[in-house]
Amino acid sequence: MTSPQGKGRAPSIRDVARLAEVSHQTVSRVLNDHPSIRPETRDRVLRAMETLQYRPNRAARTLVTSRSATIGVLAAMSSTYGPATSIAAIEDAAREHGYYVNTANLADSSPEGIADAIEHLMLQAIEGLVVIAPQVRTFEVLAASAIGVPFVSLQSTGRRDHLALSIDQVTGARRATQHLVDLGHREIVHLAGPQDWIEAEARMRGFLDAVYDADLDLHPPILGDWTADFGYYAGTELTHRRDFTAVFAANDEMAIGLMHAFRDAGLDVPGDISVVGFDDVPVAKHVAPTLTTVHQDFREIGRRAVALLLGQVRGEHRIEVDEIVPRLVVRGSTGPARVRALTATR
Amino acid sequence: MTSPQGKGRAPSIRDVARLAEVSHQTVSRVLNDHPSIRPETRDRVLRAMETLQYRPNRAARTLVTSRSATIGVLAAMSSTYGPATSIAAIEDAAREHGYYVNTANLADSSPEGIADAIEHLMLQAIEGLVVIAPQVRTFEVLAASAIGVPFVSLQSTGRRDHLALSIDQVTGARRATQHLVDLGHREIVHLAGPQDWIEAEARMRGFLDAVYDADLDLHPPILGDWTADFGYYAGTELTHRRDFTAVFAANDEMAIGLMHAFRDAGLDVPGDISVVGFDDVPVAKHVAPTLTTVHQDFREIGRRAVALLLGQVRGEHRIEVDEIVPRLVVRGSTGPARVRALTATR
DNA sequence: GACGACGATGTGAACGTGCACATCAGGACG
DNA sequence: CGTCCTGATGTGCACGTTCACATCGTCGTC
Repeated sequence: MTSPQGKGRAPSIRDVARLAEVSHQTVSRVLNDHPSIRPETRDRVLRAMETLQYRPNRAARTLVTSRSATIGVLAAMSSTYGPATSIAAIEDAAREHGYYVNTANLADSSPEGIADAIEHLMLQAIEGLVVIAPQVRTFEVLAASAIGVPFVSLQSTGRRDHLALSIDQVTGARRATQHLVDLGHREIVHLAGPQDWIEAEARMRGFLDAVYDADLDLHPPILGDWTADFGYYAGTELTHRRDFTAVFAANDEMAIGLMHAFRDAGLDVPGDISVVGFDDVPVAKHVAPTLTTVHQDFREIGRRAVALLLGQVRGEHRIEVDEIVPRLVVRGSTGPARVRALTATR
Repeated sequence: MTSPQGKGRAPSIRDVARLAEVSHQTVSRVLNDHPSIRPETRDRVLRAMETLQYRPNRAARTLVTSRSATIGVLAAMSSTYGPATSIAAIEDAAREHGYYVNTANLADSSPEGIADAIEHLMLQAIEGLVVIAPQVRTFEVLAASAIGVPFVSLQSTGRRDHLALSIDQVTGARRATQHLVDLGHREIVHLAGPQDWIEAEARMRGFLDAVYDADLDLHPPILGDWTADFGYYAGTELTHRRDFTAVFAANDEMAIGLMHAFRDAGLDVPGDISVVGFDDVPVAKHVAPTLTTVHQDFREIGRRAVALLLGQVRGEHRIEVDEIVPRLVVRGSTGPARVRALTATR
């Protein structure tokens, strides 16, 4: 019903050969752009392909060359803006290079879950792997399972067993914090991501660096889960405390939840409290107040990951890519610190 | 360097057979859970697989069975919350059924772009196709290229050549509009999505139905592009007009942009103007004011799409799934209509 | 106790492609 | 004018798996 010409198998290279009156090998050569083919015969073969609606069989090709033309993506939080954007960019870039992409989502961060996802990808015989939004544990499992293909992390991990894009999240976070310091804030709280995430750790480090440089008192960071709901929860908890004037949230969602909680508590942002986010999601510039945040170009990140990985897969020597430094975007959620801001509002 | 045991090819079914002292066919039977295998020999084979670190070669299997165990996803706007969430759910569900997923993103809506993406997927020999966030044109191209595999649309299209989930977006949009009517609004503007999108059209239809039922004057809808930035732009344009008290936006991003523009113009939401969105993205409940919107369960949608498609692929008779009706979530962005609200604010 | 059925296993071919090698014609070169 | 090289093409095999069929022993049945 659905198949137009449901009789048997799809035309093969041999069917094309018969029609074009050449050998199957000649057809193969046309497919692979072999130099020594007479233009005339090439045309004949191409015409035969056209009339037969021939499509090369990737499985057969993979079987004989043992190259699957597929790269794997191991992603967490893949439905949130950042990862989703990078994944889309990876797929686009891969397709451009004639590659396919296979994504495995990490439901939880248990070693079993990670191992399952990796196993799923390995069964597909991927040639390389991109790891998105990685947790520390991911790389341990990856190292342990000795997958035998090159892999690239979207974040600098400090490990030596794989490539990583140089995205200087530490500097990004440091700049965000420094911005608050420059505005006169001396009591800054960090609403961090989950401890075991590479990115969360890098952003926390940047925060700590800035706090240290400015010689501020250290408030114990709050460990969140990246969600706006958690941001709201953390915000309500924070309103009970009166010892800070600014918050640096590890991502925009949490920052938005935070601001919601402050609003509910009758606190003004940035009048009473300044808030900085991270990522610059598309709505960040439209929420009230508009969110000061650290912009990341997720598409560019995805593109570079593919370039780096395919370079590796094809055995090219490692290209030194220049570092990506996220940039601060100052908007309406940050303002000068007021002394005793919190007490003054009551 | 990267490969742990770089000597030659991976172990095959025959290597396992040799080690287990059985024929390769017996190993194959173990792999495919054939009933007549002595438990004893099965164990022996499994042990051999274990020691050799055997992984079945999917390409070889695909070649002989001509089943790729892969489904394709054709997606637009794949980095926004809704599609991204559905895609992730599709991947999870597919993996559970032992299937792989291959996604092709539509950069633009040109027929060539669509045809390219379909061609890319067909080269991968997909067994079925899920179409996400579809434009009308997509189905025309799909019908024209006679792909020969079943496909499922995530939205009701009214076409008869494929299956579609029954998501009653029309009712969802109608309820959103009716909610405004119930609050006393009689001058309602619809900020629609691009005309050629199935979803945009359904939501507009629901809006028109409600307007017709309530016997309201029809304001010409504004055609947007789903983005928050466009919402902001449309909002600034709208503030010049003084002939409406409520806006129904076709998605949350545009609604958030809208509210930003109204805020900038000194208009209060919902005091002066009520706003309703669609989708219930995670930040919708945290923006200021919290956004009244129509909730969609994107994960469930993805899951059902896979169930429906795999049922079709395996030749089961079509299961009638019950309809998904999105539900209205009333929050802070909607309130009773004030007469001459806009004029009163000045 | 002969015979058929069935359970458990083996044998050979096929799937569609690329690779290594063979073949053949024609031109350059001594 | 024979030799060698090179361009253009053909031949057979291998890749790892499943499928169709064959084989063998055992058990139940009349």
